[in-house]
Amino acid sequence: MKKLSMKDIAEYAGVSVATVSRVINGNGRFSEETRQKVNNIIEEYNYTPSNVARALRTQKMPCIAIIVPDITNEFFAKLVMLIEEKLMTLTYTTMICNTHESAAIEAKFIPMINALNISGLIYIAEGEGGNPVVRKDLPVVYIDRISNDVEENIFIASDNFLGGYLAGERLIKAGCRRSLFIMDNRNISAFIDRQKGFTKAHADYNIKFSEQLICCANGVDFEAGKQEIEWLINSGILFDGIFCVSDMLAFGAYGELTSRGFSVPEDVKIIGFDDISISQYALKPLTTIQHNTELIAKNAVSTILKLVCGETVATKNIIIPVSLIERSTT
Amino acid sequence: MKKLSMKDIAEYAGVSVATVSRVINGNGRFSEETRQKVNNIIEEYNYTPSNVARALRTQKMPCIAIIVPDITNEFFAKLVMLIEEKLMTLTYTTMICNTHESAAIEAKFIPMINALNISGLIYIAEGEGGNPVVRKDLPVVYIDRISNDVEENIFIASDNFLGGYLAGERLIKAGCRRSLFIMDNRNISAFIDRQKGFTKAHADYNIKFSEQLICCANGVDFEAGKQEIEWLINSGILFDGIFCVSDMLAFGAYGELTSRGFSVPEDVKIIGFDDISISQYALKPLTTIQHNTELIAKNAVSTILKLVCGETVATKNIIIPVSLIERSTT
DNA sequence: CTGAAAGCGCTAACAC
DNA sequence: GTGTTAGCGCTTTCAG
Repeated sequence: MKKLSMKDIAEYAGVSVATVSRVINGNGRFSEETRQKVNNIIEEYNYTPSNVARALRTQKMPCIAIIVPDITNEFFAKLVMLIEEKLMTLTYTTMICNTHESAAIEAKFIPMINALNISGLIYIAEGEGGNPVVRKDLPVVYIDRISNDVEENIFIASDNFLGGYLAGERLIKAGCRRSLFIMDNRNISAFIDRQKGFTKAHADYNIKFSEQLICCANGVDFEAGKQEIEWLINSGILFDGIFCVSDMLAFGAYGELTSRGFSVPEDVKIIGFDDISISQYALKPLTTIQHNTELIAKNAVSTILKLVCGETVATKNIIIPVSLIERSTT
Repeated sequence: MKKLSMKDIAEYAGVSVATVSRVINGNGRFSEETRQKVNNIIEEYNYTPSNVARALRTQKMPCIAIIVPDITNEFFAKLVMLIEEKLMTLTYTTMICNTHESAAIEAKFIPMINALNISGLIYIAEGEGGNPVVRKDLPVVYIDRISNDVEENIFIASDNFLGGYLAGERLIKAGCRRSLFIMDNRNISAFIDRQKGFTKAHADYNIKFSEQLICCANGVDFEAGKQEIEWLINSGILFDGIFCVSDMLAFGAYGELTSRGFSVPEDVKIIGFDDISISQYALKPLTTIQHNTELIAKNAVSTILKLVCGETVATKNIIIPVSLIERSTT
């Protein structure tokens, strides 16, 4: 059963390929009668026009690539899923490029994206060292993170400053006077904004928040959180609150703390970031900052599509509100 | 900066497009001198041949689609990531199709796969109601789950029977005499095999394992585990061991159990399945069955590639061993 | 060993 | 309102 081409459809319908093309794409003129006839044949033979041929002709593949550092991270997984869903309803396919947080792998995707004539790129970048060069004419929307050397780019992200502020405020209101801010040693824009918000909250409430309360863990996963707390306690630092840039980091901190006999939230209060599903389900449900993933995805899709169609977008920066989810660790 | 075509390269190198094509694909004959000349130009201009044009000509896109029920599930995410990685080193792109566990969405992907002239499909199917019809000539490899109505298909999965057996054996040796098997109400082949293994272990050790110990929760997530245990306890069933078909299910069961005053593993022992990362990191690390995800991915990729190249594969069924990871819940 | 040329399936002028 | 036709960038006979 060979796949039919437009030529076959044209023949069966007794019209020319051009007419079939017009009917399918709904441009040009044709009579209602022709439309019916062609559509019937298309339906009868279950014909799908070849996107490959179409892409060759128009120099545009109906496909958006999305570069993501780690699909295993639930926040990214959800984001990607939502984006893909939306694109699908618009008959775009999505090519998910998982960089494994490696710039080398990231670089490998670029020629692939070029070779495929992909229409657009949604980019969740690493903070480090700028992003690889892509074709100048390829529409790109940055999500969640951006490298600081680019000002001209389109960027959509959660309101990380607000997230930091909310966390700081909550901790302060709960009585914390010496709260740690734990991130990692990458220069990720999102983390820096959270820190600024956190600091601002302390300033607004007249609570001292010194440099030494800002900690760089060796990553943002469970292990990193554990180790960091171990190190901090050993080095004798005192604290009664912790704000982590990821939920897993917070869980690691919590684990180490409890195993050393501290109670949460009595002795120290903890707030995470992302609101991944275990945060809700853990034995000790975690207070955290929740992204509006749906809104981020929605904006990412509508923006990239505008760019693909050659429209200009008015606002280069879209900031999506976040919310504090209060649970048992504060 | 327009993208160059092979014609441009040919012109710069002072040869014909045919020759450039031959050099790039390494077939046909050409002199060493020509090869050098062409390759130099290609390098100089950083040229990448268009996969779209190539696909149109050869009727084969260097792209494998992978249908997955839920990318948010860590086990699937890892599997997909590994598969994508491997395919990339072989210059295949991967199109990830997330069905959201919905047959309707699954069906939508098929025309897309057709329209794109995708070379092959890796399929993590839903158990229910068979799988949608794809082009008869499209190579397909089923992973992890398969619908029971198909015997002829290529199938790669963990040794679920063994997993069930190991779990049963461990529980029995730990002293459990009335262990629950908790799955959900879908007819997923993987779950059924686990049940068979679990049953066999009981038979081998002469422990009675009756039908009523087989429970169908309302899903395989945390919430489902919680509810199921609630329901079971309310209905007065006695048990001292639990084997769940997913780790999240096990965590749900554990949560409900402890909140009702039971101790784990003293009063009841629990084993999960999948070994997702929180199983290791939870306050109460979970005993579970670990897939060899790497091996599954490796086999999936090598098999689909063989099929794509028109080779026949000898063994239609590849079963990958699993192992019991003993932690704190047994 | 290399070039000329046909054509993959489609779109978009351009004719009528 | 519809048909004819020229490519999009590549692979692959077929000549030479």
